[in-house]
Amino acid sequence: MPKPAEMAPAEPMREPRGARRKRETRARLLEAALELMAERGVEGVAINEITEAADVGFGSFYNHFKSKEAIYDALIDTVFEEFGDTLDRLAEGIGDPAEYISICIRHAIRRAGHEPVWGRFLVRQGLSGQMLSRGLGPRLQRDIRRGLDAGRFTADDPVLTFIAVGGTVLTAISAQLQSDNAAVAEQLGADGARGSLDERTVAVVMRLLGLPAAEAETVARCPLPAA
Amino acid sequence: MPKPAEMAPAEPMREPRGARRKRETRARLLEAALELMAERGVEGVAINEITEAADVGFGSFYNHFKSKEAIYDALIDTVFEEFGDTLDRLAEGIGDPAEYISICIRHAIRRAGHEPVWGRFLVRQGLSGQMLSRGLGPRLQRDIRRGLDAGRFTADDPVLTFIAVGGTVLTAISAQLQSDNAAVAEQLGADGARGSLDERTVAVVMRLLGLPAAEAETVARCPLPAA
DNA sequence: ATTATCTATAGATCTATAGATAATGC
DNA sequence: ATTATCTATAGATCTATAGATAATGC
Repeated sequence: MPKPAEMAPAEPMREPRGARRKRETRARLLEAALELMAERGVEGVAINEITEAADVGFGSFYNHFKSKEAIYDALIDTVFEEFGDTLDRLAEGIGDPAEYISICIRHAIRRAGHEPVWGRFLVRQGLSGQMLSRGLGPRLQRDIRRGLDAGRFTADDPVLTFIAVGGTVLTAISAQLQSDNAAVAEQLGADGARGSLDERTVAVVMRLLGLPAAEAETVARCPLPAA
Repeated sequence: MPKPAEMAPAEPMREPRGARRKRETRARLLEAALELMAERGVEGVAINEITEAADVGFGSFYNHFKSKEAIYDALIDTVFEEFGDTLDRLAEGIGDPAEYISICIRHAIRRAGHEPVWGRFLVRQGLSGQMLSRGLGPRLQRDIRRGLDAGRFTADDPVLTFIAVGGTVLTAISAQLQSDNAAVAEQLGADGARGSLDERTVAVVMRLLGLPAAEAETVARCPLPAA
């Protein structure tokens, strides 16, 4: 028989079983919705498809979300909050604003490569026209302003520069997601394969931010902290 | 009584009345679909909404298009073909590749400002991930390569440069379309209103293409042929 | 007893087609 | 007679809810 201390590690039964069950059902619904909505958009997905993919009774959906739009909103919040936290952890100690942005952008592009569902959702949201105000846009804008204030970047039109950087990154991810199309893959691989897509994207971005070509290349290849 | 010559100008009854009637119904369906799909996407629009907006009997839809996707495809073809022709007419005689691209991009941004429905459709299509292969993407890519070949642009990664230019233009249009949002309008207008959005966008694009800052500004403000 | 799930279903919406009506063109 | 339109509708699909079932926690 184990000692009481072993049976109750810290706060043994903090979360009642019912609550955990509910949380897990909710998580399954969110994950299924993420996959379906990333692929087909909010309008193209039916609620019963979500519940079936999540292996959850149809009516249970309404225990957790009021409507299809409600689960989409919840998705936006959780997906971007989680990624923002990841970036904070990865790039916390980086002093150079250019390296900081390089790490954030490259991490996003790589993750989109490994997790196409995530990438598709990011692109769909970012390009839906809310980029300036919601999601990762404000974060990117903040990082660009930091570099401008520090004199590391030069740009006489910060807002347009932000739009250009954001549009470049999202379009690069969008192209990467289409690599299963042979013609797209060939285009991306052409021109002498001058590095991975994330590095090539950051090199162009750094040019936008006013860095000299040689320095842009260096920053695009700075060490990438592991996740 | 008019002379026979006046009654029959060139080829008087070339198109039978029935054919014209059919063509007009088809045009009304296309226009209604453009408006609705630009706003809500293909998935978000029902066929009966299209026929009602076009003031056409529901069943008539199937005289012209097999399905919702079929009318969307027809829309893509007509919309981009028409705009491509417009650009050909406008910029035909321009020798400088930089001026040529400046005119094309500025015209697209201005048109999106005047005709938000058109702009929304352009953005939706361009960002759907087909930009590289369909629509106006190949055209833009051709124009960038021309400038590189002529030595007018410098870029050591033509494909990524194309992605960056395309993404920048589409994102700028997307932002412009959101100007009814006060926060967005304020952001776009901030930083001392250094020109119209189309000029500011081209200035950033020219920087991407490797032009020195002063020359980028000049090209961004080159005379714009009237439509 | 409470809570979360499930099944079943009413009502709304949407698609695609069939058959009737009106206009054209011989 | 032909052609394009319209109206009407069957069948499929989807949403939201109501009531039953199963599991938890006192």
